[in-house]
Amino acid sequence: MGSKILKDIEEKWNKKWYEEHAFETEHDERKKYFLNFPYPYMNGYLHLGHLYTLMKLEIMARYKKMRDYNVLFPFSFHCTGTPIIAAAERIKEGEEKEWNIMRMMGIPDEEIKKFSDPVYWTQYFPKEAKKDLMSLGCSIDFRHSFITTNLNPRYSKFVKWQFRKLKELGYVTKGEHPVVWCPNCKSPVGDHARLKGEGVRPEKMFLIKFNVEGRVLPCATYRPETTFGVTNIWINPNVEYAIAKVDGEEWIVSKSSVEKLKDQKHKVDVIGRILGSELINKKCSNKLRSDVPILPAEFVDPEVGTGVVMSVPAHAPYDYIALKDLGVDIKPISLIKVDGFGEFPAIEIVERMKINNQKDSEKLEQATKEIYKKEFHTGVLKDITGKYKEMKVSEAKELIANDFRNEDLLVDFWELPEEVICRCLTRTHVKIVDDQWFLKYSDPNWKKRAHEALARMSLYPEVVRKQFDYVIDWLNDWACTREFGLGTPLPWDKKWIIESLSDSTIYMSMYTIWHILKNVPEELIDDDLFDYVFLGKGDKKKLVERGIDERTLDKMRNEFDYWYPFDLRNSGKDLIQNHLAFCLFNHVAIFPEDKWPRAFGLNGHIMVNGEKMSKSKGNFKTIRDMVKEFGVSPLRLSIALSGEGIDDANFDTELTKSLTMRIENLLRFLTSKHETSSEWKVQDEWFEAKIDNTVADVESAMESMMFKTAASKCFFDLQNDLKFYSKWRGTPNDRVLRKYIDVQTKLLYPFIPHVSSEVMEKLSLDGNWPSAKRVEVPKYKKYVETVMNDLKSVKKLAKGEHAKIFVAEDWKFDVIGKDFAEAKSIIEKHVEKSMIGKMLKMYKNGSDLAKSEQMKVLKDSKDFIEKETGLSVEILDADEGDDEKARASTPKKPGILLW
RNA sequence: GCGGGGGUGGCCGAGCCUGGUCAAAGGUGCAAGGUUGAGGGCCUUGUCGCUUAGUGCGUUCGAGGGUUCAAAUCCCUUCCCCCGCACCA
Repeated sequence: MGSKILKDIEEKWNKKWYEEHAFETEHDERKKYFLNFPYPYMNGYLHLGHLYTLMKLEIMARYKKMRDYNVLFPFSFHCTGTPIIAAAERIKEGEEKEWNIMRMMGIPDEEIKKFSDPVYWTQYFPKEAKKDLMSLGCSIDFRHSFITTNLNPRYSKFVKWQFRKLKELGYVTKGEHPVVWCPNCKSPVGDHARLKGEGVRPEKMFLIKFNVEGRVLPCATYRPETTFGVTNIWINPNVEYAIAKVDGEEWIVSKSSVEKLKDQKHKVDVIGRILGSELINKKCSNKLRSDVPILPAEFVDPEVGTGVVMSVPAHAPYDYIALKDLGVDIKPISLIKVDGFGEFPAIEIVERMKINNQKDSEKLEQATKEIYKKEFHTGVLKDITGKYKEMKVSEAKELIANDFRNEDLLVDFWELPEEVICRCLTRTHVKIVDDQWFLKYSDPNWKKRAHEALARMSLYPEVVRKQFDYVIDWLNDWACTREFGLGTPLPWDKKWIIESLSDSTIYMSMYTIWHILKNVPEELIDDDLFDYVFLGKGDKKKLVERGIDERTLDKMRNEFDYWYPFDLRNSGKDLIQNHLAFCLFNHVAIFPEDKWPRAFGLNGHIMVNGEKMSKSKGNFKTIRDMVKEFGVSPLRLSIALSGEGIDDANFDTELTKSLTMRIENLLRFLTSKHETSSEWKVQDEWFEAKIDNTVADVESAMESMMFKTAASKCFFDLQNDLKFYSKWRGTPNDRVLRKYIDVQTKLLYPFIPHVSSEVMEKLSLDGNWPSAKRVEVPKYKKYVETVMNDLKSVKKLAKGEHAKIFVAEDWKFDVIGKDFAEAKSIIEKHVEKSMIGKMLKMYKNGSDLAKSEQMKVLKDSKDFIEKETGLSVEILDADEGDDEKARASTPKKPGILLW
């Protein structure tokens, strides 16, 4: 839909801008402003979420341009990582769900087939995204666009350069890392490749060893400290267990845990099997507990942990209730003191929640969670724990685990808290990948520098700073390589692909030179070139000798030096704890301080009519659909009005629709001829001040990225002011009207540049931001409104066609500003005793306008008042009138007589 | 649990830092009137309650308490909601 008038204008200007290369720029004498967007992932069309974040930058770019900055706004497309490759795979397999996603995007089946090749995604979607961006008239210099992955060797070389640098600095190290692993596919299983268990992560457990007849029973637990309170061991009597040589010892474990142990760096050989029932009633022991009976329990799941569980009835509701069901008389052993509970918290909660038996698993889960939480965070260990007594559970846990590990009592074990099923229908488990590469974000020195960088940055909004500092401290080593996915191979260990957040941390520097680099022969691009261009290091002569044109080299170096660092990077708030934090870390590692980022902008998520946008709700909106539905200008303006700051924004479709007409009307007003007057009245004084203030308000809002405030002030408020002014003034003053048109057009330019450009062209306005002047707005409007309201309410209650308005007597104005006693004595001279109280109130209220101003305002507004109220009006000085209503006048409000 | 952000009139949302000009901007919704062939749009008015030939009163900004001449705004307590807690874009 949208509007034809606006559409024509939008198309006209889009065409003009891109044909004339209006947004292509290189360094010059002006101050520069370089802003960028975290490149969007190219597994679909750009959508409302992108648009919201994007508009922050687009508005800023347009604004800075008006303020005579040299503005660089590049845009690229992200293709590394697993989602594209996984989706391509699913298309290839003909998976219904994936095909439907593509169909919903409006892609015909013939075309969808082509998406079984991941490379096709990297060609198709960037191209389409660019179309969308251009339809919106974004002021992007597309000469700086690239796609990521090794399909783009120049980019890949850059990433390799970056990683070699990081390695030299000692920031890339090798280590272990748990992953969700499919034993059938023999690969890690990301969320996208799961039938069940999306979002489930490996959790660290512990195996506590007990000995039975020369064999080890490893009990899986999250709480090693509870070993002190073990009363028995649970074994499922109906399950066949494996006897296996594990790292030289004979262990009894469930069969499924054999594979887990193998994948978690243990040497495991199965040498026999044993029924659970054969173990029942035997006794086992370890250093801490002896003569511990093995008891049967059907709740023990052989798929979880090792299928061997230790029982701590004092603190584990399951264990207590199982013992109770079994009817065995075993005394629980208490080891944790916790507020609000007595000696045996598990027993208390079971009774309190009225849990009758093991089958009440829902309540048992809940009880277990509550007890665990409470004991972990507020519990204190009792004397029975020996040297750990009086310690908090939360502090002692790791310490105990370490000690137990050293005493050969405990072995680490990773487990999935819920079942995760691979797409191939296989149940997965945790594997320890042991030659994984990490970025050492845990390095204290590195963290310190990241904090320093943050401290000198601007953040929009400022409230995210605390969170950022917290994130920098919280970040741990990041597994930066993958075995699977699109991306750049790790230069020194080619079996690994660099993970897709790790290859995207300093690429904004590439923007500054991409338009040049893309024409440099690929074979000439190497680390030396990047060292020279980005760091000014190395020998330029050698590079030139090798065949790179010297001018090209200088140009790249100059462009980078001019544009970098970036002045603003804006993103959704979800990138704080990963991408943006990484960006900071990597910048401080590689670049000198004067190239560290200047500002981050963060925005919330955007909702549609108060609901989260989602494909399943059917309110998923792509940019192209929205452009079609609402038109470019209403869409742009509505997005700007939808929100600011870190809170979630709301895109209101009703508002957007109503904007179409409002923009059209405004356009018509701005470009039509108006009858004007050269006379200067109070109305003109008021409106001019109002315009000046609006410019000042909007400007300060723009500077701090408060675009909703800015848009609402310059679109709604300023037009409302004009509306009132027109009614009030009748024929507008020539100069003031021209000023309004000029300001209105320009302030709206960042939001609806097509419309503004059209007006500017028609009226030959310059394209500069108006100068802001903060002035005091005279209170004329408020005064007139007061008088009008009074007239109207009086008219409602009394009949009459004529009104006399009495501006208060001189002495009433005299009272204002005097001290209390003096005021009182003046009043006493003029009124009866009974009225003194009332008059003193008037003294307290004061007045915004002097008497002469009031007279002038009323005289200049006479036509307006008569028209609005339908009364014929006389304006009088109360000093010259003798009506009782003249006496009722105050400096705040004149007296009114209707007749 | 830790960290961050919030709770304002039918809804969205400004105000809170720097207390008074706040019954609280603006938008949207709703209602009435005008314009219009109808609808839409646009324009006007109303939209906490009471009262009234006007400038008045009461109750309201999650809840409770406090500071103050004065609190949506400051302090304390409490309840509730949202987001993040990673190896993933």
